Amino acid sequence: MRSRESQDRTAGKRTARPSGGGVTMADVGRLAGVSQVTVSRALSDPSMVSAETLRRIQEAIRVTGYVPNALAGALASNRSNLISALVPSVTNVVYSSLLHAFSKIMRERGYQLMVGETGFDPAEEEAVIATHLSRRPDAMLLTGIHHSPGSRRMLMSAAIPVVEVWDITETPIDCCVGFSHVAAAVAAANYAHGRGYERAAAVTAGDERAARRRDAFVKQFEMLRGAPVATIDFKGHASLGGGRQALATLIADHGFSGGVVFCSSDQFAQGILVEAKARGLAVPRELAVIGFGDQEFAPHTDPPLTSVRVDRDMLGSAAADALLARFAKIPLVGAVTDIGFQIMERETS
Amino acid sequence: MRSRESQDRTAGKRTARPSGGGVTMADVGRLAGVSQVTVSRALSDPSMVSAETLRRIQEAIRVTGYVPNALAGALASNRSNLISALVPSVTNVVYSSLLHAFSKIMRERGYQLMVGETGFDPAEEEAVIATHLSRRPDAMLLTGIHHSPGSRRMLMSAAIPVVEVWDITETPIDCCVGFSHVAAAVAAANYAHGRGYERAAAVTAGDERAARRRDAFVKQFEMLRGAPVATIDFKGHASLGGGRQALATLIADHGFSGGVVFCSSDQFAQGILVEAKARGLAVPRELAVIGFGDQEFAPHTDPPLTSVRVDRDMLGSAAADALLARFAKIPLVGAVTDIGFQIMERETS
DNA sequence: CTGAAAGCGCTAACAG
DNA sequence: CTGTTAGCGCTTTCAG
Repeated sequence: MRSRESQDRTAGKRTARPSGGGVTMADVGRLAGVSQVTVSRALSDPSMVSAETLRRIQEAIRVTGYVPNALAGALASNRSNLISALVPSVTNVVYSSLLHAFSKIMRERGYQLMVGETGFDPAEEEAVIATHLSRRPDAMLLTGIHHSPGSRRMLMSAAIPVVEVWDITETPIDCCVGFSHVAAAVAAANYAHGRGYERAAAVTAGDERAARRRDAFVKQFEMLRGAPVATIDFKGHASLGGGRQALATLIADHGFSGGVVFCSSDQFAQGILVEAKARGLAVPRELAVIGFGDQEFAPHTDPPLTSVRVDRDMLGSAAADALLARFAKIPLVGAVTDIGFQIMERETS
Repeated sequence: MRSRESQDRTAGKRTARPSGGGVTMADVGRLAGVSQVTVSRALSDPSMVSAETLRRIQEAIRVTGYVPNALAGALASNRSNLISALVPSVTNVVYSSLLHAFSKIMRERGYQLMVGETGFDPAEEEAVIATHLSRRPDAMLLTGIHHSPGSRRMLMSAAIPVVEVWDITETPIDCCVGFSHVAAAVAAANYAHGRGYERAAAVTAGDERAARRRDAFVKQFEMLRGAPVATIDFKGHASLGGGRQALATLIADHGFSGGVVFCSSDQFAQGILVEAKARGLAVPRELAVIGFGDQEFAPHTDPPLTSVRVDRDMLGSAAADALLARFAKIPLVGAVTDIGFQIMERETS
């Protein structure tokens, strides 16, 4: 007895014999008066069967409610049409919007996405990679360029295309698309210096890439101004509340005033704006703010937020293109794609 | 020739023969001096093999870098350990946080999530359901209770547990967990009335459930006050910019002043707060706001936002529990779980 | 506790 | 254009 047959609902809503769940290609073929392979051909390339046969097969599919078994297909063909995508967190719009752009292109090409969350933790990532590889994805998207030796080993021997996003390195596992976080932070520091701010602070979330930006910003600004940069670091993700709290701390504990705050995320920046307004601080005259990510709300805050923009749609589509090129065995011109960044100067700086 | 072998990287970084990608249970067994089935047993239930055999198998797995093929396992056992989850949009934190809570529990139980986006469109949903069902998920999570006849038919014949979330109905496909949107909107209207507001407006995003809340709010408030409720509807998703624009329109075109605005999302509410502050309107004295969703930032806006709270973590875990109960063949007490809602009264109303 | 045999539902060669 | 024959890498069942 097949276990499927015992998954009966308590209510008697279903027919006794599943009318669709257990239908195979052979069943469809029988009804259409052809062999099972012919059905397979009709589905994979209709031009391989005669018009009349095709019609009968389609009718049989309709009648039976046949749904192909992609598991069996993948096992037989050694192609799953599955892409695994690993991000730190799906609740962070910065990552989910990348996923959205990436999956759109992949879906159009017939690939489905399996998404996994790694929580910014290489060990967790390694565990997720292992379970995902067991589904035999045709390719994998990874966030960041830092992965455990175990992860790298598994990926190498899986021998599938891998794209690392959000960062660039000269030594990717396979290929990568992103931008230089150091360059972005240095540009922000140069910009802040150019605007004449003499003091600076950095508010940073618990994210390795954000920390690298903070370090680069601090180093560059201190080099330019000779003045120390105050830093506030959070363990978890960025939030509006965190931004408010950071500004309060900056003022109370660091005696911070009249400078620019470089945030690792627009969420923090927004919080700083709210707190500044609540305290009656004039932005940008008494307090300037630079966000990161240029999220949807950035142009609509009051005043509109200056932010470092990274084109997440482009990031997603470039990652998809890189993988597609691998599939097509197109010798990629370069394994590393730098999509750059842009400082969106608005009115908070 | 296996196609995998031709997926060679351009660079010669890999060994000629994949050291892990092509390793099978039989290979592991050979190295450990046991048969393939014994390896299978060691993996599925270690207590079924002797301690010494287990040790040798684990060593062989380590040496070969063996990664199980879940595709083959699923095909043979008719259990994929895959759960399909369909949401309107992953970039909306309201849905992604539900996914997060849901997947956490499912992962702990050994299930992986396949997520699909339906874009609030039943036809799109039907297409996604079809492709997802081809992967033979063990269960499916659907957003909302409105699905096309074709979707319902496929789901019925797939004969797998299905949980519909974010709404409740007396006639779910299988089971559902959510809350009554009508009840939530009526409660908001009653609350607004109770606070003495004589005028009201509703700002709504392009979401069927949001529209139902708007209708219920309008109906209830008009019944209570006899005054018409102004409505602003957006096609797409909620945003801060949309909220600002909505308030501007409300004031300019509807002569709205001195009332309460019921928003379909906290994003809108936040925008209204920003716009009100920019216009020097006192909140809540001159303008009151009620959000929906009680997102993370709601307690930290200025002033803190009153919002209708729905426990998304509970929603996710209740959905997981419902499915788990189905798997265990536990006759669910009730197929419909109402998790309710709560008006978080803060300072914008 | 271990092994041999028989599939799961499909695709990939080969034949005709 | 269509059919036949072999598997893909596992789990299940039945024997030891």
